[in-house]
Amino acid sequence: MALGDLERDVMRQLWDAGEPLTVRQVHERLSGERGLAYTTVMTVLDRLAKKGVVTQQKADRAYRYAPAQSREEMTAALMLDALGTAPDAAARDAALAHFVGRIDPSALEAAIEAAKRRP
Amino acid sequence: MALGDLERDVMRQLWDAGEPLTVRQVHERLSGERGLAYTTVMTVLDRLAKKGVVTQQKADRAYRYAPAQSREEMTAALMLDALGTAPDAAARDAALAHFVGRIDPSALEAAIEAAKRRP
DNA sequence: TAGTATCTACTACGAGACGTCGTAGAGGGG
DNA sequence: CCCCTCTACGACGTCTCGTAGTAGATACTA
Repeated sequence: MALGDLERDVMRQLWDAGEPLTVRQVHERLSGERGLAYTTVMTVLDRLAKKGVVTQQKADRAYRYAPAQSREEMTAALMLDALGTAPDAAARDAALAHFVGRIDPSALEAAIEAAKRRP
Repeated sequence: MALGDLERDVMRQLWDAGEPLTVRQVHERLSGERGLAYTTVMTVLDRLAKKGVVTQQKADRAYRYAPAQSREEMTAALMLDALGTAPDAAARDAALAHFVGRIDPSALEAAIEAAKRRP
């Protein structure tokens, strides 16, 4: 599920916050960077919830929104989606080879180590 | 540059053909799977050319269309785009770790070997 | 209790991408 | 001279996304 620019900004606030946020809180944090109407932020959060990208829990009067997945999970899922556009296993293998050839080898090494430690 | 469904089908024909194709040839190959107007295929090829995803060379009367990149290159670029949506290096590292944890380890090994042989 | 602030729900609108196609016009072949 | 084939260009409906307003419910407050 690809996100738009504003949707990504909103998700960034939720991920950085580390706890569920209300519309108002997201709106305040975004107001530093861009001037948006309160309802704009609400609409975006609502759409993200309908997409299943965030969850909403009613707390007191206002909803609190939290990411449904961690940033790493979502980014990794996007990468898998991209890989999945290849039509068959052979094409995916070839694409994967190209991909690993294009990223920093030490970053890849570190990622493999991290993945091994954390399975 | 993400592609739509029809755009992807058209690209598949071009990649599978291995040589530049005319609109008519792409149209014929797609007609087996889906009934499309000739001009629909033409429009799609034109849009792909405007995006820079395919190149057009005038040969004789008709244009011949060829992919600007190999399928592996394009898929790998999409994956890099997805990785690039992470806001900083730390997030990218974490996402990469998640990604490598989610793909078949032997496929990853093979990809690393292939990338090493073909730098 | 009446007014004000806060929240959600619903609707809207413009831009851009995409699938889909039609028509107009140019140029070669019979 | 007519027809076939190609390209150029425009068009339309749908969907997504950024952006926001209004209406209605609920709660706080003077």
